[in-house]
Formats: sequence, structure tokens, C-alpha cells
Amino acid sequence: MTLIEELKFRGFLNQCTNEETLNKIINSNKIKFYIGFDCTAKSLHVGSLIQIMIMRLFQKYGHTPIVLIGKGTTRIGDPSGKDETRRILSDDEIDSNAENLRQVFDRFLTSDNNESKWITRDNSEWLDKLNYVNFLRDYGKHFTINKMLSFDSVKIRLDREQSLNFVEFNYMIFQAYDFFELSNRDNCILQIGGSDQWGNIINGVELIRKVSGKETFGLTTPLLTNANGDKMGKTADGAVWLNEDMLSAYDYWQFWRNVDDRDVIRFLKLFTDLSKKEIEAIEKENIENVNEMKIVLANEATTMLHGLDKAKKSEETAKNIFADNDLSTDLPTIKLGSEELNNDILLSDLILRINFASSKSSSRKLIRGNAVKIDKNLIKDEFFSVNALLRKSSGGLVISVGKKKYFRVVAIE
RNA sequence: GGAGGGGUGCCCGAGUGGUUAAAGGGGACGGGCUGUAAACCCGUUAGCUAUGCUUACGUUGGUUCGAAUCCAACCCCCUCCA
Repeated sequence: MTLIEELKFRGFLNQCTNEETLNKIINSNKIKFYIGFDCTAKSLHVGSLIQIMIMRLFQKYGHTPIVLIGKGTTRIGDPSGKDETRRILSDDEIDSNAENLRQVFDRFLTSDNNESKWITRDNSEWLDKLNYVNFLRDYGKHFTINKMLSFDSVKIRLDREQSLNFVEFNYMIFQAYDFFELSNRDNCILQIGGSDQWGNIINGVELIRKVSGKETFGLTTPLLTNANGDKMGKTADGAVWLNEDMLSAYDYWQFWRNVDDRDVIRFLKLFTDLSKKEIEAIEKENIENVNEMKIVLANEATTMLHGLDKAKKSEETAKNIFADNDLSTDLPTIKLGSEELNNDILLSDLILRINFASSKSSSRKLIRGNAVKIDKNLIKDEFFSVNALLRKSSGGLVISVGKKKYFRVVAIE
């Protein structure tokens, strides 16, 4: 299978400039390609995973990924896919976000092979130094307003009567310029991005052709949505983060375990290293039992990010809770000292403390709504205090909120 | 700069003096059904030391017994004109 064939099989390919030529080049040469990531959050989330996985695939075929950390462009704010102007982040925030992002790539990309070892660039390196007048003269002339206005990222804002300020309007020019810089510095010949980046990407391809006369390529991945058509990666508590301190390995595992039936095969192709053969075998074997496939998916995806141990442990925990109804398993735990236990400990406070409710009112509403159980017994009293039960128990209490959230409370000496 | 329109809860959106913590929809969460899925049905959806109190309809003041609703100033957005 060639790289392009594999991309197609797995569902990574949305659009590509001149697929035929690119195909020839990547089959006979090792290339450098890049994907840009802005530092708008402390961590990447599942929404970016498709980009990370496609880098991984290219790397498997011997190509070199350039992770472009967009410290410079983050200070501008990409209007693509955004309803409104982003909050402007401080430089400190941007720096610390950038640091966090790098760690994630280390998990997914390899540095072993010298040839295709992944590298990072930071576009503030060149964007910060730009001189406005010179830049306009040398590069601004290659962009027509007529065309810029026709880009979706701009058009949508205008159509919806939402403001788009001049800084944001310039974003696409900077992104195009990034590609130009990388093409010069690193001989990077391909930019990959989500489908919403198509316009920005071809701007870069065109700029390079106009200025250097070189042919470069652009490729986009489909916008990742689940079977319901929702943008992926958002859950109740927010995004499905990749950094473990923002989302535990167990919760990450649960995210994959809970995907829609219709998404399983598609996600196995996109988010695991399983080969075509393996995926087809799994599909055949489990045609009647999607849940087995979901477990494979959860294990594979979690292993890739957090390691085999944590994946297995998550599976174990899930099995205990959901299949065996055995609550003696590993759970997030609140430890109460004897001093604290001198006072009444309200159930509603504990739920708040473990972050299963966002306020005490909502925590009480959950209790009123029959959502909370202690050791599998429904508690309906929103003023329930756990002291008496806790004194009687030996191993502490297991409290569940809804069907999927569990935690333990223990008394310590 | 001129004329007009607009800013409501997580989002969309109704409301033009009192029973409005604000209709309706979406989303989310919880319950039921199930398979930790989907669909469907029901409930919840500002906070708190809670039969009450506090905060909330762009911001700040004002009128009024009472304001999201009326008035003034300011900020922001949109359309047309210059």
C-alpha cells in the first residue's frame, strides 16, 4: 500500500492540490511537511488528534514532520471556524501553552529514526521580525482583497454580520508566509491541515509559486465529526484533552469506549495503528458485538497516549464497575481526616469536591434527581451527611453520580 | 461624520412597566428503556449558610411603590450614506 492509498483507506484525505504529482514525489522521495498548531490552550484535544495521526502515518513512510508551533500567529488569532474574535492571550500564556503542546507530540511522534525525526519550528521566529512596509511591498502585492474576501473564514463572518477585525483578516497572509519560510528554510513541500484550513493552505502554495516559482502541495483532512454530526472532542466537562493533568487516562479511555456505534470502525482506522487486515478481522469477528470493538479502540488509543499500563488499568476499572459491578476497584478518592469528621460531612459537598458537580446547588439537584448512590443505595436526601455510614464502613464508601461517575471516600486516622 | 437597526441566560431567540430567575428551541446533565451505543419518553438547567436571600437582560446613572421593558449618557456590533 502506498501512503496515499493508506490515507484514503483510513479516511484522512479530504482535499489535495495535485494529488497525482504529490503521490509520485512521496513514493520516491523522503519529504518534509508541516502542520501548524496555535497555542490557544494549555493542551491539545481530540480535535487535533487527526492531525497528529496523519503526521504519524507520514513518518511511518519515512517523511519528516515539522510541527509548527504558532506562537506568532496565536497573537493574531485565526478566524477560521470561529464565530467571534478570540480573546487575546498574553505572551506568557502563549509561551507556557507552547511548552505543553510539545510534550504531546513526543508521545505520538518518533525521534528514533534520524532521517524522519520530527522537528519543531516556531513562527514567531520570523513573524516577530517582519517589517510592515517591506512585508507589504514584497508579499502583500500577491494577495488580492477580492480573493481574500471570498474565503470561507472571512465570508462566514461577513455573512453572519459578525465583526472581523483587520488583524484577523491578516491571519491567512501570515499562514501563507509561514509556508513560504518553511519552504525556504527546511525545503518543506507540503502543508497539511483540517478542511477549514484549505483556503489558508492554498494561499501559501500560491505565494510560494509566485515568489519562488516552486511547486508545493496542500492536503486537508476531513473535519472530524461524530455520527451525530457534532464536532468531535467536546464533552460535558469540556474538551477531551490530551494532557493527563487535564483529563485522566481513565476518562480518556471512557471517551473512546463511549463513541457512537456508527463511528467505531472509522475511528479504528483513524486513531489506531492497527493494519487494514487487523481492522477487517476485528470487524468480522465482532460484527454482532460492537462493544468489543469499542474496547479495542479505547485500549489502542489510550495506549498510544498514556501507555499500555494505564490503558489496561482503565479497562480493568471499567470492567469492574460496569460488567462485574465490583466497586473495590481504583477510583478517585477523597480522604477525610479525623478533624474534618468532627463536623457533618455533607454528601453534596463531597460531590462538589470531586468535581462531579459545578456548584452546590447543582450537586443538590443531582441528589434530588435520583442520580446519587452510596454503595449502590439511592440517596434522596440532599442534606445527607456521610459521617454515620463512614464510621460503620471498613473500606470507605463508594459514591456514584449518574451511571458513569464514581468516587470513593475514606476516613484516615 | 450622518441616518437607521441591534446588544437578553451555555448558544439561538421571545418578551416593550408588576404573577419574569425571564416563553420556545438547541445543547448539556439526570432518570426510564438498553449495550457504558443510537432513537424515544420524563425531569433538571444562576448562586447561596435556602419555604428565604443575593446576583442577572451591553455599561453607568435616572424616573417609578415596582424596570429586561421608560429616560439620559457612554461602549460595542450591523446596514446604508459621506
